[in-house]
Amino acid sequence: MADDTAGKVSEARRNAVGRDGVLNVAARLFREQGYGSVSLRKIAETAGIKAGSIYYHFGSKDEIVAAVLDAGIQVVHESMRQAVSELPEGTSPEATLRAAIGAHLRALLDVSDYTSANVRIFGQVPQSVKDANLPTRRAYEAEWDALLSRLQDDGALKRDVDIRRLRLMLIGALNATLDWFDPDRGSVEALSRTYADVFLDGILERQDT
Amino acid sequence: MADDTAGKVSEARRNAVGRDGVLNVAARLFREQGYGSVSLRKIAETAGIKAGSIYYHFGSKDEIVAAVLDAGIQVVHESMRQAVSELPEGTSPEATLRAAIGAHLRALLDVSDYTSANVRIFGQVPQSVKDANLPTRRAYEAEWDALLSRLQDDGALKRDVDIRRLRLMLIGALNATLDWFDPDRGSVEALSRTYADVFLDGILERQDT
DNA sequence: CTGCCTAACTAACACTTGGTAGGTGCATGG
DNA sequence: CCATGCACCTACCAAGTGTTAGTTAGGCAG
Repeated sequence: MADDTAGKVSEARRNAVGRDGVLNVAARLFREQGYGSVSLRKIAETAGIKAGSIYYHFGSKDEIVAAVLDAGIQVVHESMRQAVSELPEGTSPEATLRAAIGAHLRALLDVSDYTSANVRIFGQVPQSVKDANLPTRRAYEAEWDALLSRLQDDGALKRDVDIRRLRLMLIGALNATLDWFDPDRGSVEALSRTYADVFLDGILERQDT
Repeated sequence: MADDTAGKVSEARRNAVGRDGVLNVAARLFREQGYGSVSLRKIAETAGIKAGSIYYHFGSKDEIVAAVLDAGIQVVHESMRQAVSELPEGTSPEATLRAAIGAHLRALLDVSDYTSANVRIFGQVPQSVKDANLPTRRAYEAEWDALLSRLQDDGALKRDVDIRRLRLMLIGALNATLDWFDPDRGSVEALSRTYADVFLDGILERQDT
């Protein structure tokens, strides 16, 4: 954006794998094989680099996995927040929840190796790495809790459901799709609709007058 | 049961760790740390044995993890089948589904390290091991599909829901509890009821006459 | 007592792991 | 044209990996 002497940023620099290149590969491999089964050499080789070179960009394996974990949450969080904030004023509570569910599933299944890697490997990572990821995680959870509370206050959700538990159920159920979702068997949109259908008719207050 | 010369089966034999001892430890460690992060030496040490000794009972690491995986499914399968078959005749479809959900959650969260290990590590294990576990897995899935189909034929479930997808959603949602369920914050029974409540009111045909 | 059994043991193998130290090519700013 | 520094390289280390081979201690049937 700043230097456009000839539109070329130098071939060597362009071919560089770089920090982001390593991170992208790491996220994909972690998602596919789990934390403990992915070595730095595997990451390096896949990225087209030698193992030692990784230490130019990162101080340790833990630093890599921590970066992947954080990015994963940030991507869904941003996706979900944006989807909800983009809705026209006066959107129904039901449609709002549908939008949030759709955004979460899209980030998980369509968009981001980081988000899917996070879901897959969080449970396998050393405690210190988990702790480092917690604040980011809590922020996303808080976003959901705020949304659900708002819907509950509006009278759209049953008053006796516990928000925290509902959020855990909902996000857990959505994340579980990662284990079996196959884009060849149906779109994310359709899946998203099905999930919303099932959850809403169990969550929404019955209007049986 | 057969030899009771003095009620003692010989101290040496009683102190033996044995195949089951190794398997129990392996299941627990796999569940806690994932497949790739658990070495045979870690298993051996935890079991109170030396690494090489494991090869008296198992031919390879893959053989161990395959045994854990199979046992994991067999435990839930048996738990679920029994719970359903024990119901008195004429039990309502709703109560039947509640019983199946309860049995699955109990096996996963209360009873078995094997079942929880299966859920946690299946995605991280080499393809050949996955393949070996598939038949056992499919049998359990078929049990669920049969149950759900029966309920649908009875008119208890909406006719437009796809059984396969419903099963994937349901089991996925239940398995996800493994990541956050804390027995100090609520019983498995209560959790089971909540899940059934949410799912049923979205699944059961509306009786709004 | 003999001979076989089980369930371990020790020691080593070839290889992989995360991590470190120092060197190289090359585009760029001065 | 030269010094700077980025992005990578080679070469190595100690520790840990799955796995194998040979050995041993104790129990049990004949």
